[in-house]
Amino acid sequence: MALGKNYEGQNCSLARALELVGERWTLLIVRDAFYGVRRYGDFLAHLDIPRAVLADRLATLVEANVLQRHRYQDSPPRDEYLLTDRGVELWSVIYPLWSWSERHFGEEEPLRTFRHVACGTELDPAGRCPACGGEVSPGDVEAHSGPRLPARPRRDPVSVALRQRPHRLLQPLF
Amino acid sequence: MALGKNYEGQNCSLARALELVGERWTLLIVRDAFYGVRRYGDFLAHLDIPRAVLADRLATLVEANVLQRHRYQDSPPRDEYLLTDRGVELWSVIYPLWSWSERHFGEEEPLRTFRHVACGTELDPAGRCPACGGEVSPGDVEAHSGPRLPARPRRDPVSVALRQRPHRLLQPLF
DNA sequence: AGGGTTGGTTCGTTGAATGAACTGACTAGG
DNA sequence: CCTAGTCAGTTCATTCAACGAACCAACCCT
Repeated sequence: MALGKNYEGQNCSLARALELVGERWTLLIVRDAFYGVRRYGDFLAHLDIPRAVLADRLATLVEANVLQRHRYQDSPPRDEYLLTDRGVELWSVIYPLWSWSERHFGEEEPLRTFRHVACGTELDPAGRCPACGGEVSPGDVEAHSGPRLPARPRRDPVSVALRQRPHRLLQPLF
Repeated sequence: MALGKNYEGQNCSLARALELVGERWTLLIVRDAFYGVRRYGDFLAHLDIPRAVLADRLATLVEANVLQRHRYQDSPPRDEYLLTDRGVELWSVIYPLWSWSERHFGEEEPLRTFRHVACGTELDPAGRCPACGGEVSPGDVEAHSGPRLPARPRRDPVSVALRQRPHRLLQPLF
């Protein structure tokens, strides 16, 4: 399972985008960043991704200014990976893709819902709030677990935290 | 360059979606289907994709009911690949990704614009029409070439046709 | 000094993408 | 009828990325 990088000569912004976020694992890393995952070890445990691939993707995303690396303690030196504005704007891609998959391949009951934090209403397929009638920025979205439970629930700390309580996107998970 | 297929155990619709449309080349094939590309040979010439990979992706997309295979002549037998409703709904993923890339990595002048066919207004980043104020289905979108021209323009028939005149999405290119 | 945690890097193996060659069904032209 | 050409693939050897286990380095705590 590999996803290549170059779609040169396509003269197309979509191809350019896919060279960056179309690589295997990349969009799941960004999804986790929306969930508030920030540390290498947490991405690793939540994604079951090979360590070398994770390091490579994080470096690529930082270089593309989708993530920024931020030193949050000095001793021992520890960095966290945060979404930049450019990264946050990927919500308009990630949510519709999630929603498309949920509509077409999901069970009747979803494993997760995304709700407008101001009113608790589930987002529509375009990511807007049907009650308030407008766009909802990801910072105003809360991820709720259930109603359905996964057949084989994951036991890594990220999955556990997300199952335990609703979580506002972009806020740190721990 | 390879993109793997399985993200098992993720308990996430996004991962499920990426197993299908996250494979290398797949989203570019779907993009071409929106442009009205329908035949194996045209996908091949427009994408510079290895023949075996194209055949594999088309079969996968047909099996997932994103594309449908339609016999359009009997002698010699020829099939075309058309977007299903499920495939058409991917517009809500493809356009925002194109738009994100255009905003963040594009030049001042784009190579292409997408306009609401009813009023000629360029779509906003969410894919809505700022003039009419509502959602625009891909069948009501026209792809316009320019204002900028590509540095090294492609000469395959699909690229030429798309440069020559505005083209309504989902309509056959030839 | 020893053991644990975190965040990587290294490297041999596996598997997918690549691209050139080949195939088979059919048509068109001479 | 024979030959050339088109279209839509399949086959196969090579290349390259993903995988995953092992290793490493910095730092902490006791």
